Amino acid sequence: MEWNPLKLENQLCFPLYACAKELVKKYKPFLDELNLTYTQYITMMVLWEHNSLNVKTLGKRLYLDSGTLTPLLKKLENEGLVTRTRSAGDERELIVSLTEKGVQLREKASEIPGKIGACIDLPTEDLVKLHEILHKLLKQAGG
Amino acid sequence: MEWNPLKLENQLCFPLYACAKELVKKYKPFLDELNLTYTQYITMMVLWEHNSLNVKTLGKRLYLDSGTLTPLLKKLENEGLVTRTRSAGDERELIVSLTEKGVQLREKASEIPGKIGACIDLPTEDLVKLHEILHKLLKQAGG
DNA sequence: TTAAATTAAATTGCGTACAATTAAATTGTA
DNA sequence: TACAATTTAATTGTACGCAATTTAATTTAA
Repeated sequence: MEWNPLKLENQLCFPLYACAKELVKKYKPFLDELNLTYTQYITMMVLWEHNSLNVKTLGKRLYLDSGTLTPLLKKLENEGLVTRTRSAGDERELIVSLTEKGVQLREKASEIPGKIGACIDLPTEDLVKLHEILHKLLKQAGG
Repeated sequence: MEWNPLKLENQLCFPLYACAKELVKKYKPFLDELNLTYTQYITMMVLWEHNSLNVKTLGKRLYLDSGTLTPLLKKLENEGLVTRTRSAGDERELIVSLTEKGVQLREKASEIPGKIGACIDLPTEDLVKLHEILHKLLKQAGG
């Protein structure tokens, strides 16, 4: 039995890439109810934790750059979920903050992780291990 | 210590999504040499295994639909790496086949998995476990 | 202290991704 | 046989995702 390193099945990246996409798809019906895309959802998640951050910090947390975030944040601003204001201390920085409406959306969103969890049928042991390895990988590969 | 289910760090999907993106980025310098994007690369990988398939089968393997594949395959056709012809038996099917140039590209590509592997510093045990769990997850979540 | 270097966001351009729809070919069935 | 249902790609429209460049503000250093 020969190991073919160019076989899709033998890659590390491909199952990661495919799993991520399939899992993101599972969020869609739930996120549709909040009128959010997945990327908007994780952005809101960071804001629900921190209330107010600049684009750079937000981007570091999300592994996204301003090319992705700028239009996305303008969208969220149009929806009335966040405000975008320049920092008083440093005009280069754009501060993104939750509005009252943005804060309130958190309650509806809080049901989502449980609903997603119910879709995934893996032993807890695997879930914990997966978490652990992914964070290890992200620490060295990311950034 | 309270478990916050809306914390980014506590999600399963987010590290998967972020890891996949970061890992795909690592391919870029190597793929640039072949003038391929990551999606084009995995498409070629399936073709190097099977030589000739229709779009539906290709899409099933790659977890991609015709909306993504149609323009991508036209690009590969323009580059002279594949041909696109309707099936004689069933005109609905489009058969994608490697050209000689497409076949030859495999040799250059064969160095990539090793180069990527060298970038990832995880114990073999973790790599094997990650593989195993991801395939398990893909089997139930994918499709 | 001002000119060069750096930093932060925005912009541009290209390539995915995918839902929804359309168009054409084939299959199933009355 | 004919017509409805199904199947396969292509198309359309929206939203990322990122490299590369640009613009404006700030910091560094000569």
